Amino acid sequence: MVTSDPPRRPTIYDVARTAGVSKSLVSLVLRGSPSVSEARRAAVLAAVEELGYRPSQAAATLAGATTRTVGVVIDDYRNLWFVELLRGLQEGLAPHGLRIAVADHTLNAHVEAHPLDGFLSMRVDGLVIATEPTAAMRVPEGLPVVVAGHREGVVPGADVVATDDRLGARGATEHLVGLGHRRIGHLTGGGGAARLRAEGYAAAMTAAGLEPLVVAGHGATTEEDGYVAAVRLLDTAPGTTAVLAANDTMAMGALAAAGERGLRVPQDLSVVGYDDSPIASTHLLRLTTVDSRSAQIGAVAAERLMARIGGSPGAAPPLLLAPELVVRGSTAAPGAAG
Amino acid sequence: MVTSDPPRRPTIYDVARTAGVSKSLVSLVLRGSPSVSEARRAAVLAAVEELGYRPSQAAATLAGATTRTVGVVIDDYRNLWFVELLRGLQEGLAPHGLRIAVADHTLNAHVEAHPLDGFLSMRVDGLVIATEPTAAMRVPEGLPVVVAGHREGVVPGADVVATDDRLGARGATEHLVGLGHRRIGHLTGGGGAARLRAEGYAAAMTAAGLEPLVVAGHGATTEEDGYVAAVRLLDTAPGTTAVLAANDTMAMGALAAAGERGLRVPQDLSVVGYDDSPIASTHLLRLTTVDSRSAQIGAVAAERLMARIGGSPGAAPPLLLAPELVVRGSTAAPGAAG
DNA sequence: GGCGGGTTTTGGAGCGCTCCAACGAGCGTA
DNA sequence: TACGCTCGTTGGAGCGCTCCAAAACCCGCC
Repeated sequence: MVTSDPPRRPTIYDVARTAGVSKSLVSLVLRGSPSVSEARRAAVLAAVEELGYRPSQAAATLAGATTRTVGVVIDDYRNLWFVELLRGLQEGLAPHGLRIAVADHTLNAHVEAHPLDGFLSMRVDGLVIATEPTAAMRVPEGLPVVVAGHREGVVPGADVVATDDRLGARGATEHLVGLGHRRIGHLTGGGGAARLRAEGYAAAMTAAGLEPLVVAGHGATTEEDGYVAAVRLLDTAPGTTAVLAANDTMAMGALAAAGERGLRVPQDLSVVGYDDSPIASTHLLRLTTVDSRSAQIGAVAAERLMARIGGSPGAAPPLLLAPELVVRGSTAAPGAAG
Repeated sequence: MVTSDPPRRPTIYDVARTAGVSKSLVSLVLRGSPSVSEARRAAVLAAVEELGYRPSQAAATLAGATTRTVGVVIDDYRNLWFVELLRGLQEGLAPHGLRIAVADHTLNAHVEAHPLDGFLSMRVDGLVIATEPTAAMRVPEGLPVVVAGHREGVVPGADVVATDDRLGARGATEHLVGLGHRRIGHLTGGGGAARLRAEGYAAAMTAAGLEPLVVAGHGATTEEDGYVAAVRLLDTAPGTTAVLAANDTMAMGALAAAGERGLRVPQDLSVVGYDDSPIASTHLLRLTTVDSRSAQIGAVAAERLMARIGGSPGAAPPLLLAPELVVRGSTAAPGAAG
């Protein structure tokens, strides 16, 4: 006689019983072992279906050597550059059966000391740090780690895959110089990437015999910072005909500042962003920008991760991809006809 | 004699040994039990620090009844409305010691059948579905589930927390009518939310004795769709003085289309978005929009989740929050002086 | 019909933790 | 001095799985 049964979740034993096989065989089927007869496999799958069985990730992790998961630490969900990174990563990792877990730095800050802690507790097989690494990031040796998109702030033993920000900013600046601009300002923000971009800008300016002019907003790299920095630049250096922003979001702010002052883009003011984030290609911005090749960084990061997980002992030398200028509608020769 | 030791991760036993206590006591300390003497607590914490011990989430999950984690399923990382939702959720959940795991629908689609599967395998304590629910979403009964931001597509037994899209669109339309606009177009897209917004728009138009005019882009709700729809609208109905878009992203496209046609916003064309996403408040857009109160949806979702986790048997009735119009710079009376 | 070799299937031993019942120590009270 | 309580602490059992060595099975061939 069956009384009200407690709604316990089915385990691998339940599946084994209803399929008439051993729990080990069920495990084999679930993990796609080739050495299982077709008949048994079908029986197990049917039992799984019938019971609505879901394997317990926790038990699998505890018993097995690996979690088949890599953790990705990002800065802030609003910084869209990570989306392409994730895509590249995902495409490189999925064929190997690895999944991705994403943790946001700012959001999780309240719960745990660091999203890293969460991932380490989770026993991820690898880690991608898509944040500016800080000194506090001590990870156990032997854990494959790739720092993606940032060159600065060393995580010991980690691979580094990034684009050459200095080169990218230099190229963008040269693009403006090539168009005939002489008074080119740069809107900078906080962080190592912004600093490298500022250096690239300064180098290109100096090489062209021009005077660099770097302005910051409130110290970050938001749209507001871009706006404030652009306002300062346009007010203090009215002859400016072109602006290079530290990223696309700041460029958006610069566009707003230009619009307010009645400056048409690109006729009166050329604006260049950085990152080629999704907003850059909108009809509204048509932003000339620098493709930081996030998807490819993700792909290479995936490769590095796989190599390390596969047993490769140490980190490969840092890889700096060459960024690529994407010319859209926000740049033109100075004084170009409307 | 110690030979090269295998770099095994320290376990709770290692901590217990170096602290000179039992593993149970270590567990107690780790979980913040009040009934532990200060001396032992300090000793354990010191041992944890010394060994660099990280508790195994897997073991804790397997042994304990709960994971202290709720899963959030989102659509696409590019849809920024979820950021505020996450924040509200996080603030409501963190005090209870619950953490959040986020999975993206489109990204994970390659690895597993559905991010839900991942969460179910993970044995989350609750689930927030911030996606349009589909019929395929069958979750085990007893698992607290909240559908956030969408009213349509039922998940059996789930709580529903959303804003009233119909009401919001209606209010936005009335705002435009109140400003004196008569020819107001609506840019719609795919999905239930868009349909409800279109209904609200149509209702307001009809109530005001005006003729609704609904245009779609390519069927989705991207910037491109907004652009295409706006182009169609402006070309087929040249007298249009105001546009309500199904969301902020589409509004961005509309802004671009207006700009291309030499229409100034808001003097020649008023544009209203929907969602009050981060882009709406930028200097560049200054978009009048409808605050869909994502953070509060998150907060309420957190409450519902806590109630269900706390043992409340069934779902509460669906809650429809009243959205709020956020008036910024993209709307004005028709023909207003520049 | 029995044997060797390969393939398929199985039970047992843990993984690292939480939960629980029980234990010891200290202390107030009879 | 003995007793009962409480507080702090402990060992054992078990969560659901994977891994491993060994058992069972199958086949062809002598």
